[in-house]
Amino acid sequence: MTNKKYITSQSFPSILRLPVAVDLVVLTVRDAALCVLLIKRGIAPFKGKWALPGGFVCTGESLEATAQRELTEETGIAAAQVGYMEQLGTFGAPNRDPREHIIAVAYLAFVPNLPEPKAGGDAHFAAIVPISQLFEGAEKLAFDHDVILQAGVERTRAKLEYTPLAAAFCGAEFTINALRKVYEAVWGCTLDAPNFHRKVTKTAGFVEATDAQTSGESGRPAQLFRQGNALALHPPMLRGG
Amino acid sequence: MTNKKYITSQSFPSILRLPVAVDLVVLTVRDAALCVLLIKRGIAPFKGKWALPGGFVCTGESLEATAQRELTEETGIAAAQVGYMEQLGTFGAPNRDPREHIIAVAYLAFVPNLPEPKAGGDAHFAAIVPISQLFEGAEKLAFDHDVILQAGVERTRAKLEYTPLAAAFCGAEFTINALRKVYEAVWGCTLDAPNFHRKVTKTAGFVEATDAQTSGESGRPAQLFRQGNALALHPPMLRGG
DNA sequence: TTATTTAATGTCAGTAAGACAATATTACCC
DNA sequence: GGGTAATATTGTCTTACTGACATTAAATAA
Repeated sequence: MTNKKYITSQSFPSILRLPVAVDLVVLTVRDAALCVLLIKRGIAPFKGKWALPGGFVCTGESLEATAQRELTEETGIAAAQVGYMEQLGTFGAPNRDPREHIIAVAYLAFVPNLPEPKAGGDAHFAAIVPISQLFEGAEKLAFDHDVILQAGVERTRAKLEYTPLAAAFCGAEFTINALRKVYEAVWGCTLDAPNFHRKVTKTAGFVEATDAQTSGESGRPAQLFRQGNALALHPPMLRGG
Repeated sequence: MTNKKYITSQSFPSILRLPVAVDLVVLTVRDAALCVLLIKRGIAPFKGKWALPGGFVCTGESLEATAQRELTEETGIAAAQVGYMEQLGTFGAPNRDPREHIIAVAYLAFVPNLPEPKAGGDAHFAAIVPISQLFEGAEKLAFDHDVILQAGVERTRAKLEYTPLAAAFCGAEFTINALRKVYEAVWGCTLDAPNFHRKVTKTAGFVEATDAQTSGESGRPAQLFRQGNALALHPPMLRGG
């Protein structure tokens, strides 16, 4: 730690310095609907409004570390429960926060269906809300979080086209039908089950079969799969249009 | 400007504040090679090393405004000359700058073939360097700019698959062959000219024909096209594999 | 045993891509 | 002017993949 400095040790005295926040778009699929994890704000500004979980970068902390720390602190989700996380984008309009100019680095996370979230450290509530309910309702999220959420949803829709990441919404092992329901929830359409099965099982690296099956449910047992090792799908999954 | 504040007016006295820089990955195609615009640093740290152009966010300035300002200031490229620009990602490792923790928001720009850049305001030099030369050579760029550049190149390769943005490397009007040479330079492969022609002209919104042709060059004159209005290609352009 | 439910495989036509042949239209050279 | 070279564009054929939909398989429930 030879480079460790106090906050007051600044190499460019004249340069503008800004608070840097990390905000999280945590998505999951519940009851065949794409949902986002939101926090009800306990303090001004936007007190009582729904917002994305997030917090400020601390001294010596990387952006990924901040994202992981805030996820755990604010929503109780451990790192091991996260199916996938990537940086979504950075939002820096000078007036996006009424208090002062704050830079927000947004991260996008996919998690399997979660138990009801518990309230975080502050006295605020967490909830898992269907995306459709937010876009049709007139209620806006705090700050520019509507815009960030919209970007996260669009990124997610695109990611499912050319990566095998839909599996990140399922557990470690899943059926082809569970995977199809993820696609249907995220894309908001229905897909032909036989064609989907053929596509998924014949595309190299999309999924790999385990030697286990489902049991106890009605109907024929289904083969269980886990995510394959491909980074991209060749050819991609198509959603028409 | 009711919210205008002095730099010293801070709503969260205890929150860490960091300098926020915007760095630019400016790509162009020259002599059938994908190239990047670099600046030779005139000051420490990394004095004399090649680096991406960039600079710090100023008071009241959005990230896009910073990107555009730095592009003009450091490389002399006007906004009208830029074919396309988007945010690439944000890099925030605490030790990425030896002086102190600085957040870098990277932007990716595509520009048509440029005249030799002139030196910017500071006494530093700008140059347009083939990507291949950077990746095979042992010389590293300043800071984490190798990583940022790599991310920009990979984003660009992916963008050409599912958007019509290759045209942003050409001028307003271009031939199908000029467009194909962009793909070949970015992807580092050769593409079959007749098949490429069919694909580009039959995919809705990829290009639209003008009523002009080339003339004066050897061989049959080529039809001139401009970029179509599609945001995404359906189906996408494939690069095998 | 039979019906019901869900999973998985098979069929067939239409579409798009890769390989490559053939034709079109210009400039260049004698 | 006629032939040659260069580049652009269109056409052909095979193969791979998708979408629509029929069929079979394997479990539970009545």
